[in-house]
Amino acid sequence: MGAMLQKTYEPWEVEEKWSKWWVDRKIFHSEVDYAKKPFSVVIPPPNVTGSLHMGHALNVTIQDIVVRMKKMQGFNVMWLPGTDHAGIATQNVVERSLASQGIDRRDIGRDRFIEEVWKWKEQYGNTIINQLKRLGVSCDWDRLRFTMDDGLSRAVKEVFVKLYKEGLIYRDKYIVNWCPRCHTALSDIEVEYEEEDSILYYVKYPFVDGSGYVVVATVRPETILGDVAVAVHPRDERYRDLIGKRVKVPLAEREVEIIEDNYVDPSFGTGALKITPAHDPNDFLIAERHSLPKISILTSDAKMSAETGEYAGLDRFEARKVIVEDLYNSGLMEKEEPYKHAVGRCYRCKTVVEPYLSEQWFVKVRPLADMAVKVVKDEKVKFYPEYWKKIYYEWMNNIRDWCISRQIWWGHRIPVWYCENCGHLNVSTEEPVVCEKCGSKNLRRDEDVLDTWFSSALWPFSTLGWPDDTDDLRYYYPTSLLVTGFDILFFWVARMIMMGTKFMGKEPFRDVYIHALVRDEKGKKMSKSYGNVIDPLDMIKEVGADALRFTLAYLAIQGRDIKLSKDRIKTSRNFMNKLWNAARFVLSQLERYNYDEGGLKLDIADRWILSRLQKAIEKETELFESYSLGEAVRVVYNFVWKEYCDWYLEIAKVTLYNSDDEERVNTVRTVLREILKDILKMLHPVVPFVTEEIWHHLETADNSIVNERWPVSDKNLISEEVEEKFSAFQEIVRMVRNIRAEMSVPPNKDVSVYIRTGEDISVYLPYLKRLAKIGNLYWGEDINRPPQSAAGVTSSVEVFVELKGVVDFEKETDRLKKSIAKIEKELSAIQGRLNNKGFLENASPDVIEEHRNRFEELKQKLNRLKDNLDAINVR
RNA sequence: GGGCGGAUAGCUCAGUGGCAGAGCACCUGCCUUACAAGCAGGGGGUCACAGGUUCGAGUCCUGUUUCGCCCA
Repeated sequence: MGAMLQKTYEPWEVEEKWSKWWVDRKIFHSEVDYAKKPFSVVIPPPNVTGSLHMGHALNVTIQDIVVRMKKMQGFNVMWLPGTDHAGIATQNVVERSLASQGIDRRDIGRDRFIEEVWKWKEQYGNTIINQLKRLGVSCDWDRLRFTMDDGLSRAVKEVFVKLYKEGLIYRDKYIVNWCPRCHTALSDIEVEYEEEDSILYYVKYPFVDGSGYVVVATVRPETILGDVAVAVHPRDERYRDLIGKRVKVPLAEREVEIIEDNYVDPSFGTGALKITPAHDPNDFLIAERHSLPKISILTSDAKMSAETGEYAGLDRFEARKVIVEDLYNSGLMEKEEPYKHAVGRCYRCKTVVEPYLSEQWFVKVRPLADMAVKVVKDEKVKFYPEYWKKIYYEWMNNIRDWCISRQIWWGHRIPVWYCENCGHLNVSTEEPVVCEKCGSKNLRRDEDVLDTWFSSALWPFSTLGWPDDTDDLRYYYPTSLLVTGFDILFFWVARMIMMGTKFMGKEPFRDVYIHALVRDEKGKKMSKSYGNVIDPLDMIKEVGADALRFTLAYLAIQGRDIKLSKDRIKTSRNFMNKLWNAARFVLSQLERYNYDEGGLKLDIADRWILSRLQKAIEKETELFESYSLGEAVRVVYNFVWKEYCDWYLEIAKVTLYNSDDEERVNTVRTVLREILKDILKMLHPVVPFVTEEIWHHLETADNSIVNERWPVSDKNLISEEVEEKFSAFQEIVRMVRNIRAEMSVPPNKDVSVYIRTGEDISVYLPYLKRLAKIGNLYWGEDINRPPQSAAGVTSSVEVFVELKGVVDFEKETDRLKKSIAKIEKELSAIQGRLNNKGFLENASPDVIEEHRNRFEELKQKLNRLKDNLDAINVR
């Protein structure tokens, strides 16, 4: 039995202890065991540069709840942790750290730089892992993986080579999203668009023949220098005659043609569109259709290129100003007007992204996407909530080829060697000695690395040993569940489904639980660069990891947004304290505990709480299994606080403090203890620390609650009859309390109460006395109403509270009238339904029966109240 | 422009056709030996609006308003 517990629960004293205890004992380690059913989960690997934010906290809390419950249910649970090498982000971090020492990565060269990154990873890469441990997550830490591990790198090469050999990877000069700061291509989904205030410039393009001009609207006048045509819609009446005419590109020594193309939106601007193929993806496609040249006017730094003559070297935004001025000066600017448009920014550094023409590697996604759609259509993969399926299809059906090359150093280098002699591409998992085509030794490896998501797409099987055929793969794959935020549904989930289906022949996971994003009060995603982050570690310091986890679980019901409020977290902390104190009470009672196996003598209250417990267990399990975590948590919260604490504990005191019946006393102690144990188990997946702590006070053996069995609802202990009787009792208690409060009876004063009832209520008389603070209690069928009293009716009894000398008849009249009005309102609604022929014909018999019962009940209540009101008025 | 989601108590939100809920906040009274991070009692609602389906709609359908998200 544990030592004395403190009055207030102090999480910091126990959380670190258990966190370390679990890890040291390898309590979450899993080994292949074909005799047991596996339940496997891979963690969405956080960036190795990262530190824990609310999004992670929510994500891993959800996983941990499910994983811990499954473990208690007897599954062989394996939760694989790890981190992601996060190419661009990590390179940025290390570059900055080198810069602070005055070192530029180009000075030290690629190999030295990579060494520096590894050094950095060794030093700081475990930050987030340690933070996860602090949160209490039950990962199998022996299986920690990193996307740049040797094994995972081998998987990446294998996949690249296979896809290339199948023609699903190709190299092409194409317009891509270019981040001029990170100096690399980005895939479409790595660009974040936001509406920004801008200016729409109306620029005159003079006809070469001097017969006037055509006006073109643009938000990017600096790209005029790269114009190769002006396009209009073929059915646009205003311009039909101009098609084929030649115009002079403003500020450039170039003449271009006016062409027609269906893409042009006649309602935008003037309906005439400048075509700049090297700097706009749509213009690029138009140029392809019309065989137009593509002129790059920007360098990779987003400075004006040599093509731009006098503007060369200017930054793109600087150039815009100068060019606008020059257009005014040369009379070619007609007007400007304010305009809102979507500006794309790099998701890593928020720099404005530039559509940029360059040589890149692509995955031909269509065939993979078709497979990935099929496994979802066939319900091999299920989304929770289900509506994400629609959004998934929508995206998969409009998917474009995936640009996988990145012009950075940190990452999986593309396994392609160019033969400098014959130009052949040697694509191989091992470095070739000679060109496989011409035998030359003059080989040059591709400089680019792969998109980080390329390696994380393989995560569910590369971490289990693929491409080798391992026991782990056979046993744990497909994994059981993936939990992730919807923001990376496309970055990651869709690509894992593609790659898993392609290379394993099976979907990578069965269930996908997609949770909300934790946002700030303005609905913005929490992110460091916005500075709107609420640090979960601060929260843990303030209220403990359990309270934070409880809050997140409680909120996990919501759709897409979670707005985190301090109030909610406080509520959770209070609940932890409530649980702690309930346990404190129970433990204090167990000190004199003399438990005799056979001698249980259950009374109505014991039977009631046992019945309620079974229902709570059943409900919670059901809700957890359908991933309705928030609702599940609410069920337990209400059971613990509103039923176990508010009612059962108070009732238990009557026996524990006053009874001489040793059998009864021991029965109550047993019930208190057994229910507390089940409560701890039911709460353990959500709040592992406090439950583990209390568990060790309850149990003498040094067993972790982690390894306990999940409670199973015992139908034999459920009794509707007991519950009904008990709720009648509760109603009487509430009635008396209500009268006491409204008639201003001092709380410490015993009152005399008369109960008129035909039923035998002796079983709970002692409880009634204590809970309603009753001195003398008289009951029976022929009880007379004492002259100086307040009356109340429940569905089964009439209650009179004697108020000698203090009864305020005016107050009492008001009170009764209020009750009468309330009941009359409800009664008329029910009567209306019962008088309705349609209702009687169509409603289910159960519902009609219910209404009839309710009607009778209310009618009786009403009559009694009216009688009591009359009794007052007569005097 | 297309798609999706939300609108319920002062606030944050639950509620899949049958008696409108929780937490916080508010009002009243209590330091009653598990817990003032608590206990007891109470007030507070045209479930955004308009139609429709139904015996019956917060819940299903249509439209409107409005907020948010995703995609172009």
